[in-house]
Amino acid sequence: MRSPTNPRLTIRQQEILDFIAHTVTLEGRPPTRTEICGAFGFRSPNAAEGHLRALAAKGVIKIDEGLARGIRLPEPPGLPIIGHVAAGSPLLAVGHIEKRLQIPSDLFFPRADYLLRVCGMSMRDAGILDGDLLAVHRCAEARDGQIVVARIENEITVKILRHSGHAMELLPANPDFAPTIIDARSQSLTIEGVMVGLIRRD
Amino acid sequence: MRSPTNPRLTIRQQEILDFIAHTVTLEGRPPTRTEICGAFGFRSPNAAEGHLRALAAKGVIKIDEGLARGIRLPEPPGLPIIGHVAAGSPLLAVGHIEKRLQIPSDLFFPRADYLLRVCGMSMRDAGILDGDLLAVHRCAEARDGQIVVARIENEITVKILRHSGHAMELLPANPDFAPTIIDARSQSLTIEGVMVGLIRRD
DNA sequence: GCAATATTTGTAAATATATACAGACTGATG
DNA sequence: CATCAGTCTGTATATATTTACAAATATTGC
Repeated sequence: MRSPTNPRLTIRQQEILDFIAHTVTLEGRPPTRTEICGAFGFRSPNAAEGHLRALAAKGVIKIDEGLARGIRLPEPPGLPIIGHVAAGSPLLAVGHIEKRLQIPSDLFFPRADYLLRVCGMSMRDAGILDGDLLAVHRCAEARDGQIVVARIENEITVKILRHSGHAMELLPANPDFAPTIIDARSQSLTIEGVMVGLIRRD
Repeated sequence: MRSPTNPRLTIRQQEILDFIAHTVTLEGRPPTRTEICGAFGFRSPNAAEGHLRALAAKGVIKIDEGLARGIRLPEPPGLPIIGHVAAGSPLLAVGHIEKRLQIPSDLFFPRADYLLRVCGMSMRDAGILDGDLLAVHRCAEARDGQIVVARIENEITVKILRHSGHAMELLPANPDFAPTIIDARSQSLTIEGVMVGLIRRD
C-alpha cells in the first residue's frame, strides 16, 4: 500500500496502521479487532490483537484497555509556528518553533510547511500585518510578483519578489519602506519559500 | 453550552450533539450511551438512547445499528464558510454555506462560529482584502473599535463599530469609502458578530 | 543454528455496549 | 382536556468487543 513512514514498522504493521487511520477518517471511529480481521482476511481476532500490541509497543498507537474501539492515533502533528528567527540560524531550527497548530492539510495550496510570525508593517498594503501568521510553502524558486520568504545575508524577510536582469528586487508593500536590490554576484540571496496563505488571530 | 445552531433541535439535544462532536474530536471516537450518561448525570442508558433516536430522526446524526460507538456525524465538524448572503435572509441559512473547513476549535478566541467570505476592499487598511475569510464569533453586543459583522436594513456589511450618543457609526478602513451613520430610532441595525480572526488562501 | 520476533489460527471467557419493555413527569398544542 | 413530544428512571437481555490461553509456521538477527 505505502512504503513504511516509520522505519521501525514492518510492512504488515504499516498496513494495519494505514487501515486504522483510513477507518478513522472515513467512518469517524477506530475499527474493532474483528473489523481488522475482515479487512485483511484473518480468521482469528488475535491476529489483529497481536499487531495492535506491536503497534502500541512501538508507540504509534495507544490502546485504551477495556474499551470498545479503544484505539487512539497520536496527535496529528500540525504546522509549526516559527517565531523570532535569530540571525544566521536555520529557519526551521527547533528553538524557533513556538508551538504547533493543527491545520487540515488541504487548507492551503500548495501545501503549507510552516507558519511564520510576521514582524513589522513592511507588507501592510498586501494585507499582511504585524503579528500575522504567514503560511509558507518551502521552495527555492519563485516567480515574479510572488510574496516570498527570503534570506539575505542571514536575515529573514518577507517581500514581493521581482527579477531584473542579474539583479533581484525585494519590494515591500508599504511606501514607508525602501526596496532591497540584490546583486546575486556579491550578496547571497536564498528563497526559503513562497506565501500560500495567512492566518490572523485577534 | 451554546445556543442551538439548528433551530429544529432542543437545548438538551444540542448539548448532546455538542458532546458527541466534542468526544469525536478529543478522543477520536464517538461516545457510548453510558459515556453520555456519565457526562450528563443520567442514571439510565435509555436517557441517552432516547436523545440519540431524536437526533437521528432529525437527521443530524446517523446510527449504525448493532455497532459499538455506531454514531456518525454527517456534517464533518468544522466551520461553515458563508458566501454571498442574499438580502433579507438569515446569515446562517443552509443555502449560504459554501463548504466547511476543519479548523481546530482553539485556533481563535473567542471561538469562531463561522467564516464569512469578504467582498470588496472597504476594510483594506485593516488588512482585510477581497476574498478573505473572516472568522466571526456570533454575538449581539460589541465594543467601540471592534470589527463587526452588521446587518443594516437587510444588508450584511463588515465595518469598525463606533458608538456616538444614540447614533452608531460603521467606519470603513479605507479612505475611498464613506462611513455609515445609523440612527437607531429610524433604521434597524443588528450586530451579527465580531471578528476574531482571518484566513487568507492564495 | 538458535533465539527472538513476526504472523497467524483456534477456543473461550469476561465485559462493554446497544437496545427492548415498562413507566413517570413536564410542558406545549390543538 | 386530551394528546403528543421531550425528558428521565429502572430492569433486563442479546450481542459486540476485548482479551486471555495455547500453539504452529515463518522470517530475521547474531
